[in-house]
Amino acid sequence: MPAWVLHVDLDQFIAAVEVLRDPSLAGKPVVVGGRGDPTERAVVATASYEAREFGVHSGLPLRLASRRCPAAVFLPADPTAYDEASARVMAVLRSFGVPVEVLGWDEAFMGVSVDDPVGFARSVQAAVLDRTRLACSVGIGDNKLRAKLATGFAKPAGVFRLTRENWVEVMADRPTAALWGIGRKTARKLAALGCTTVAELARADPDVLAAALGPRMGPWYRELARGASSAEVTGTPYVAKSRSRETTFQSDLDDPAEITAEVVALAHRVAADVAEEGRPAARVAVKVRFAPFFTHTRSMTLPAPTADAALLEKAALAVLGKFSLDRPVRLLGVRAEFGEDRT
DNA sequence: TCTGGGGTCCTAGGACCC
DNA sequence: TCTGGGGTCCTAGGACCC
Repeated sequence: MPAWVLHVDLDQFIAAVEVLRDPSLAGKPVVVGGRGDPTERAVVATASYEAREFGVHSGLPLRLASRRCPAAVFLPADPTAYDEASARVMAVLRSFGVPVEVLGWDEAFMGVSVDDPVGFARSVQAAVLDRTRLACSVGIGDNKLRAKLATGFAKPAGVFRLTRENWVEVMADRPTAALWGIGRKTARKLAALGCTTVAELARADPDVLAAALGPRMGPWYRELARGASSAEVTGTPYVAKSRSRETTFQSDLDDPAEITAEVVALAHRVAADVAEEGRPAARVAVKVRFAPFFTHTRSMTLPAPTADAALLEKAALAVLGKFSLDRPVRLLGVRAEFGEDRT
């Protein structure tokens, strides 16, 4: 039986979870993000399809969202609720007895060997809808990249198959940024090299790409344009490589004492996350975003890996000391990185 | 931009060592 | 000093993704 990669993606996941909790929201423009206050510094986490009609999308500042869609219902993000809903969905996927690789709250790959992948996809959709009341779309591919991109054509609540056979027909004339792994910046650099479409990138000289975009990334982009990627879906549990906490302040901080206090608080939240992981941190990094929007990071390798909150706090403050805090601070962050796992 | 929060991977330069 | 060639680690930044 042929091997397939399925990419399962919940439709407007966060908004859908909110509608489940409050059915009166159904059919309305719903915007979830920040603390639900559109006058605050925050961005949209998810907009319902009704809100998207007004040009509201993920990443848009809430202020702009409320200007584009004043009638929208603004809700605070509730990560605990989304964690729980996500866990229920992933449990349904795992109940099919195939490898499930989770990509985030609302996405997962499934590795299946079946003769009828569309039929399998429909049964996954039916099971998810039946047991969670959430709708999903399913992309079917002969590798992860094609499965992932197929989902975009399957939405909402549909199934789409993208394989070696129809890759050129479906993708050739699309912009390079349609590929998973090419964003705005890279698309601009590629355009400067004469590659605007997927087909043009597929034909590009790998040495030219390597020189302009890096020895690994350059040739890899060309492979993406050809639809190449891994087909291996791993069911092994996710192991975090780092844990971080960051805060954007509603008004910028000037007072060094206040900045220090915030870093201490962040370090303790990170220390709690590290303790939960049950592995010591090997590095500590501090992120400072100065007004209006300059971001800098400083870091240090710890003398010895540790999960001790007092030592992580001390390290975070030492790293903070590497900055010259001569401008207002918009954001502070603390990150702990785990070392190589030798277990 | 009025631009969140939590992650991953790659790149490049310098330090350091043999 | 007219300053090799490599491997590896550390650090900072960039880009991307959800």
